[in-house]
Amino acid sequence: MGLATLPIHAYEAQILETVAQSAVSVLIGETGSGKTTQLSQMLHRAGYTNTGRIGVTQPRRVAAVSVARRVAFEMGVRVGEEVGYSIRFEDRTSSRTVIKYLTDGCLLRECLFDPELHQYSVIILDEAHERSLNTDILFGLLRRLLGKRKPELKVIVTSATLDGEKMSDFFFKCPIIRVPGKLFPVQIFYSKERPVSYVEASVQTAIDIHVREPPGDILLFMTGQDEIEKTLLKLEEEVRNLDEGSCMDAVILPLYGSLPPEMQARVFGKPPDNCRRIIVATNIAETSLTVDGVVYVIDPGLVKQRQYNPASGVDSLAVVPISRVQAIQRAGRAGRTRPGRCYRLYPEAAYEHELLAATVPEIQRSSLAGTVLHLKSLELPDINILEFDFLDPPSIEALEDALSQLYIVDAIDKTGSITALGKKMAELPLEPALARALLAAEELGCLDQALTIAAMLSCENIFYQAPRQGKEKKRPREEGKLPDGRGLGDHIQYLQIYDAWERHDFELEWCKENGLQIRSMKFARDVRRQLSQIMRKKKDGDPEPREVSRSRQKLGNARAIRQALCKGFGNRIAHRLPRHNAYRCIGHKSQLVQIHPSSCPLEVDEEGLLPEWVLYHEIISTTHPFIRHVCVVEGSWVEPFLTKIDNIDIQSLSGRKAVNSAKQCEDAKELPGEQSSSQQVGGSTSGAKSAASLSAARERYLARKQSKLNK
DNA sequence: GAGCACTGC
Repeated sequence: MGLATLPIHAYEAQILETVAQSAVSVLIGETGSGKTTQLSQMLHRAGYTNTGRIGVTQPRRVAAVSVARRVAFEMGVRVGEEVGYSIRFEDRTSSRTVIKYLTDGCLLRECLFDPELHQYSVIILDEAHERSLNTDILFGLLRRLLGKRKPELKVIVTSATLDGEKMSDFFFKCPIIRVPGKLFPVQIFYSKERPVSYVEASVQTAIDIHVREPPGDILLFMTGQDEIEKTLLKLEEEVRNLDEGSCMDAVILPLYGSLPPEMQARVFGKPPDNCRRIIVATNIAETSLTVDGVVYVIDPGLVKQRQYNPASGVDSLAVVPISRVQAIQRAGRAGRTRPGRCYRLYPEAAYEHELLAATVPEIQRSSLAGTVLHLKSLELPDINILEFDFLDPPSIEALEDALSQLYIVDAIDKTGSITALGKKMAELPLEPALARALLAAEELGCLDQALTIAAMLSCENIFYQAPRQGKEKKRPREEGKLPDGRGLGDHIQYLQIYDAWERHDFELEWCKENGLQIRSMKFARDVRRQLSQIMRKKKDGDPEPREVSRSRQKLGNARAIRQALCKGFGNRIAHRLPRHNAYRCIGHKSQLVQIHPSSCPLEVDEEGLLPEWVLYHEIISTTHPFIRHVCVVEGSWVEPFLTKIDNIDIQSLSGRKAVNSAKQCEDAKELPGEQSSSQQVGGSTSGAKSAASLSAARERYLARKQSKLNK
């Protein structure tokens, strides 16, 4: 294990000198430079751990764990002693720990309880070029900390790409250190034009390589599970049609996030001799997972990407062109072990002129309700959320949308200040709507059930999506075995499923038999345990890691829990069209939607019509706009929100009416029906005045709906 | 007869 062979060692003196002289430094180190494992050790040797810890953030849990293990090994210590890591559900650090690897989300959470990050003398934001939402927030927080409060703190930002200028400019034009990487050259080939079908073109390219080129595995990027399965079938057919003995054997392997771990593992095992592997993967192979042995990369230049539209509240999941940074990253996957080749299925001109230089950072593609609540809960003086220092600022619309969301769930008051409820919500590792529902459930006496639902909604893909068989359109599905949600929707079904699993002693085999993703169910259990502990600690300050007891009450029509959910999702309500099984959303710009096909069956009346009112977890636009994860609610529960939504004053929420805000506060106190942090959960709004305004709001809503229907 | 990239607290 030649440590001396890492490129970064030649730069040790330069790095230490720069760090000594500047509070912030940007280190650009391409793949294989050794920055992730060596930088922390260099600073430790130079004495930076005498005054505090060195914290190194990673965007992914596995990276934090594996890098900590590696560094502990190199330093000859055990993990959890001088070198440790901290990720959600697992803190492997001790009082002796001086080098701590942690996920960026974990550091952000530490900020909640210690905004000045007292334990650290150095913070290294690693892989900052990935621009994860959490890293971007940390950028802004650390910039404040350095500028105003903690000049002795050293911050180092590392990036694998050459956009270091931008980061340096952001951090007061700090010095940039460049360290070369250790990748082998990758020859790039472009197509003359974009193919009509990139699946077809990819298959042809893979077969060409397989027949003509020397040994080496092929990595092919596709956009999703369906597409991967289609590609696998075509590749298998083409390989079968090759003349026997004309070339070596081929094994074709899929790789995507929801693939069960034992299937993913096939990609990391040793391939049979004299056999070429063709790996068809999503973006997961771009950064998260590294496949050894890849020499050829086929890049159709596309990715499936989520984007949130703050004007409509709709998330879209669309296939879009990758950025040049992504194209370079994908090509680099061919040069890890020896010189490689990358086949881009688009023209060079498209690469130069059509692709964005860098991927739109996550912070500009996400709902910011959780982020804004987090920042508000830090209660930094002189902070105005609309003027927070972002490396790439989100749009005003996105920030205003976040403020509106927070106001509707009572996390901030009408002047934009965080409420007592909002502070409690910020401490829960949940999106604000779910945090609000959990707190409402506590008041309504159904916390136990809400914990389960929140935990189940925290993981994607509860159900295992088996690959389609042959040309079958429909996926094989376990029918009739699982509870059905009693016609009340997905939330209730999740609750029933989790309870059933618990009754089967959390057996993993039971999950398998019922077509549930073991990974997701385990995750839900961990989340539930964590949420339960936080709620208990809040209630009686009991830090013991005990779970809230599981009461065995009858579920019935689950009225209380559905009401509690409604408290968090009051602006994610859909109303059924008259005599049609389609819905119109209220809250955001009203929008026609259908219930997502993955939803469990809802109760229908004698005419086959679905329930009039449902709440939904999200609107996701794929082929159509769908509402996903729905729960039957009652019109009377929804009414208070209609008023509140109607009365939103965004100028006031965003603090732009600061001059008048004192007067408005007084007004607010006089209105009995006005929602504020002091309003009781589950309590009814009282007073003739508010009742009148409620029905007025409902009329306005109905009128609006009518006028839209008439168009 | 539909449909869901990848992370993280």
